[in-house]
Amino acid sequence: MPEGHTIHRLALDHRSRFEGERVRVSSPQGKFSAGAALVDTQVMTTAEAHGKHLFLGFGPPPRTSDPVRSGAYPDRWIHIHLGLFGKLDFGAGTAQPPTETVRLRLATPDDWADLRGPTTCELITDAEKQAIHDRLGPDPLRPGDDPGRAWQRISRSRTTIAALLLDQKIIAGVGNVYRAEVLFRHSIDPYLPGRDLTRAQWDALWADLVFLMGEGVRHNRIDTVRPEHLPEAMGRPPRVDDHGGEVYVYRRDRQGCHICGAEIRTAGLAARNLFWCPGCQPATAVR
DNA sequence: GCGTGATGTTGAA
DNA sequence: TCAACCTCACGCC
Repeated sequence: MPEGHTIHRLALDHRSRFEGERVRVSSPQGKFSAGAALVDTQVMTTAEAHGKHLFLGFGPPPRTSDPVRSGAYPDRWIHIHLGLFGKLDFGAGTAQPPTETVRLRLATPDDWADLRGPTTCELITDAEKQAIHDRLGPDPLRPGDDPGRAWQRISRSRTTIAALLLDQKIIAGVGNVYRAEVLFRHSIDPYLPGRDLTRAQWDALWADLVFLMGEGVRHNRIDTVRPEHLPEAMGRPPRVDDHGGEVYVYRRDRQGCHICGAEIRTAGLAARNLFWCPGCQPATAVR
């Protein structure tokens, strides 16, 4: 599930359910009991995402009598990273009975959220949170983040653009689906070294990621196919599988390209499966 | 019931 | 480059 769009959506969902609310925090599974106890019954003041990292801010309830505190500054954060198979489930009303895999449960009288299978669920300070921001690259979903920072590193790198797009120090939030799809949409050979990409290509990739990932947050799903290539527009059968949206190349190896008909290819790259169309993304780099 | 793989990251070799 | 970690859904007995 989780690329950056999922995490930003989760931040929104946490804010709409818990922001400003006094929250019961527990760890039915037990692995986060100590941390949960330290923020239990405090107010969740905000929730924020950077790349694939989710931060839930807790602090004392806002006191209008105190102008500094009235903004309800969080002083403790729950830092969550879903990894490959972490999941968050929300519900209204009384929470389901705890299951032994629920690492973290947030609950108010009206709402609950259950976290399972994260690689990270820890209590951190403001300074520790800042250190995480500092080691992440710009995020297409954080307004104001500067694509030029990523370009600085990409334009000097011999590493392939496909590998660079997954490097969270360079750009935060892109995962295996978006990297394959955005390279396809711009007809870029995934094996092209970063330093052979043009600035215009990078600016176009970034702008497209801002758009695609924004749509991802809105629909809570990855859709990357342009309107003219949708199943209805082309009279082809819709995609049927577990991860939902319409895509051009991701996990479509050995099937025909929607645009040129060539067989989609796959290969391992940096321990992940890469997908591309040899027709639309002809090799410009030496393999 | 068992084996597999998945939209991720880290740290050791 | 590889193993380890976290969980669940699916295909195939």
